[in-house]
Amino acid sequence: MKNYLIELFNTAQAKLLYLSEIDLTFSVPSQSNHGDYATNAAMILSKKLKRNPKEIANEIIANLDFDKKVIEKIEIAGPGFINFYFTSSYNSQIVKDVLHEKENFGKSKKSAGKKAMVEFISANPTGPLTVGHGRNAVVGDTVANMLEWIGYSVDREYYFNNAGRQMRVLGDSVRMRYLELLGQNIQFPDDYYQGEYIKEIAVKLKIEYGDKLIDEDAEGKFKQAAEEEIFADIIKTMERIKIRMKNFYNENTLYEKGKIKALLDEFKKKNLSYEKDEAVWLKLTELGNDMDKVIVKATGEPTYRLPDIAYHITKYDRKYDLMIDLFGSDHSATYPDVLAGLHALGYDTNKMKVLIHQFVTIMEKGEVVKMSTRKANYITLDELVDEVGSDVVRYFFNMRSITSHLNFDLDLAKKQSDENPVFYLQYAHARISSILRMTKDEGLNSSLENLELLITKEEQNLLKKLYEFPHDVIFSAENYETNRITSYLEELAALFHRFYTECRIIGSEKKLAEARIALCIAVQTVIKNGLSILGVNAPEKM
RNA sequence: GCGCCCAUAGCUCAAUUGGAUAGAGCAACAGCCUUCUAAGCUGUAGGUUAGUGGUUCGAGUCCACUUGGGCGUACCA
Repeated sequence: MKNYLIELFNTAQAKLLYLSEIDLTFSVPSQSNHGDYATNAAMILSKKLKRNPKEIANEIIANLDFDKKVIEKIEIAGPGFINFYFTSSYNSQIVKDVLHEKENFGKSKKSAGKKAMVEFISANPTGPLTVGHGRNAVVGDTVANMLEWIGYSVDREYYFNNAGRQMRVLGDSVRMRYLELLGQNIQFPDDYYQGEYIKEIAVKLKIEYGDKLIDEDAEGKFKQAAEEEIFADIIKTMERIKIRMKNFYNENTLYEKGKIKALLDEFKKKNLSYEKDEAVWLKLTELGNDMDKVIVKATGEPTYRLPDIAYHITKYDRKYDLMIDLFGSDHSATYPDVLAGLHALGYDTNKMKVLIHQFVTIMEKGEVVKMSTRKANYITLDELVDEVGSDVVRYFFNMRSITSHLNFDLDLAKKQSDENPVFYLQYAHARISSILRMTKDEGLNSSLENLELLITKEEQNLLKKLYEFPHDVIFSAENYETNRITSYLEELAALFHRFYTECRIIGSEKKLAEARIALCIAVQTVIKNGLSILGVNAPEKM
């Protein structure tokens, strides 16, 4: 439908040159009596041309060479909207496209040939993934999926650091728990990692080595074991929610390959850094930011900014057309420095897109649980998956805009799980499977021969919704908005359930019944495709 | 103090990026199963879009200020 309008207007541009001067948009009006699609082109042009919008609208319509079999009528309404009404027989043809393209319906080649990288999670191996990481993980993976759907070749990458103070403390935390197990009286510091998992790692070490590690350094076996155990757990958790990285990038590599030193020299050479109080500062003020920041401490150790910039340079070296960073709002202060640094070195920062998601607040028994990895006061992503399952977790994190806080009421999520919208969608999918089983027993088959018989309001609404899917996927992907997909699917499922209530298959005249079966398959296909973008299962039975 | 994000129905959130009469789901109330899955459908009720001004054909959306919240504001990441 939309594609037809776009072509129609492209043709008309030859006669009405002003049409090429504006961004044409076609939208589905919120009210059905305003047509199937509408455009505000005449109103936008009215400002430019200083003419009456209705007059312009009339002129546009007069120059649209449309097929009566496709468009039933065109009206001018309100302040100058042009409303298009499509014929029901044209609408029904979408079923052919869906059944023909199957699992590919909704994919496009819009960004074919382009390479994208989505960097997400990127948690250092100091503890299990929490619910907060869960939002990052799910949204990052889904954004990657959406980009693949519009043609990008996408690499998922996890950036981590297993050096530095954090990891030393982690190793020492394990060491102390180990010594405790050997019967020593230990004062475990408050600012050490308090979690149970530390004790578990210590237990494993004791089983394996007995008391042989009693004089071992914190940064030796203890740190190494902790990192390995924790990373293995993180990967296991990721797999439970269907996330697989292409690459894990260790910050250490940057040092080993001399990239940190090279970058430092580059900044110095370009006169972008200076020394003060025995530290090296980046001239961020000159680059438009609020204040200069330290990139190498007086101790000689770089701050995170330097490796972060060096890391992003490796992304540019790897020739990505689009680089996405996703992190929580607690890291929102870091990226302007990184972008400014890259920009100053001549990198095209338009190729980078930084997505910031707001916090996940966990409510339990009506109270907010304050989360801290250090204090082990958190709910792990694993526990969440145990409670509600991967599908609910993925759907829940995808269903809200990343700009809004996500209020996760654990008690509600547990007991309410069969009222969750994800079940509404899965139910629609399973219901169609059931219909297909039943109708097959009745000797009815899907047929594309008489689709024009699909004329009831319920059928037509469903058909029009199917047309929107590919456009919604593009829109969602280009705006990195996973919640558009969930709303689309909820609307589609609602239209299907209404159709189900009003339109019977078994008992209808054969031609109509078989056209309806085709429609059901089309709806089921789109639900399945949409759920697969979200990483949610589409069950045959429930 | 300064910067970023946010404030929409009792609760959790949408609103095609400036469009026509602001929509869903929970929760509440009233209905619908001898017929393809009632995890469903139909209806009722619920709003000064935090507030005040401004920009224009048109504002929940953009701008300014005010109020209230979250996150930052390190020689931690």
